[in-house]
Amino acid sequence: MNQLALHPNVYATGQNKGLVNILEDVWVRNHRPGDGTLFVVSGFGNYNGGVRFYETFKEHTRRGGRITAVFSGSTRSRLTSKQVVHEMLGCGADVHIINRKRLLHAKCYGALTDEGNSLVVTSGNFTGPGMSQNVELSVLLDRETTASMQFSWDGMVTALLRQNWDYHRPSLGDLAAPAWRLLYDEQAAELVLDDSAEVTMLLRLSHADTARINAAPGTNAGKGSQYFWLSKDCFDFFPPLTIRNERGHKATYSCLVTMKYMDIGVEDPNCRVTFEAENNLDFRLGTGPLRYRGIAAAGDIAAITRTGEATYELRIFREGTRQFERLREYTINLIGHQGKSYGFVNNSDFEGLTGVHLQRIASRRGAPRIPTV
DNA sequence: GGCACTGGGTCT
DNA sequence: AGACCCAGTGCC
Repeated sequence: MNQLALHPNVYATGQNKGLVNILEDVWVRNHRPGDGTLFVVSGFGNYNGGVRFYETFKEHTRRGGRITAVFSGSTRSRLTSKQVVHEMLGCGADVHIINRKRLLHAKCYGALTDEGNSLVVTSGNFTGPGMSQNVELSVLLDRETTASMQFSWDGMVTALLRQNWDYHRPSLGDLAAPAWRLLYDEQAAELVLDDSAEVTMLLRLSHADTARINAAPGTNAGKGSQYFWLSKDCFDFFPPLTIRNERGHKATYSCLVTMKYMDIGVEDPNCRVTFEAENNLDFRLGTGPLRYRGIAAAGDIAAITRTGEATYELRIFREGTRQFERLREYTINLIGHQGKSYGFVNNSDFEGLTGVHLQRIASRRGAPRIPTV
């Protein structure tokens, strides 16, 4: 069925409230791994844009399916990252990079199987922001519709690649090839956070988030990892989740950040953010230093402030305090089934609402910014 | 000891 | 089946 969504969570004609959900329709729910070809066309691309689907893609090509991806590249602008292209190639995709003074700015995704062409036309890039917190509009056209309008993926991609443009085909076999110079390193040390990404996540905690925080040492309630469970709509709040698990058989994608626990004066340079790609799709923030501290209970707000590309400050605001009441109205996204909610506020507003003083990272004038498209 | 893993649960 | 919720085990 055709459907349209203005996301995240603004308006939708169908069940799917976001672009990732719509793509799950096309690539997971209504697709058998190995069937036909999956398509990704996007002007911009970064690692977290695809992290939900890398396992899906691998299974698809392992069973004989194909994947065609087309991204924009440039030596001057940060359009598509080396990390996402590397991962897509590892998934078995054919990746085409278009280097053009006026960039390919189209975004569409879909699948071609014996049953027809599914097409998602969207403003959302294949990036964390495009898939998460940017306001984007997406339309899914089903196989009947694409047939009636005589759309075919083969026709469009053939026409796209037939243009007299500067095309490159990066490969894992030659990482020094010119194609890779059209891609940027999203983990480069000199990249600094864009102003618009200097935001604070406000998360109302639930029982599972705080059980270990309130456990008595030595009891069963304190066993296991201390996490905050996050919404998957928050991929763009964290650095690229490029670290793969080493033991275990279920794929996870994680990254390490520096977390400053302002309430207890602890700084953890190895705070792990994990996407459990093959275990319930959990998205978890490891907060081990809070164990046994008793400083947060269900209902309280955890404020997680991004002060740099991989540096955060965490503060707990207890329910009932004046600061809590001011912050609560920002936790507008209702998730889960235990009353959890979350939201974002920009860092200056957060300082005004709470009176806290953030330890800002001095951002160098003219330093290259992390794209937020 | 702590946390990467595991594998369920529950509601929608 | 998705998306948070939950309670550990056992490896490092």
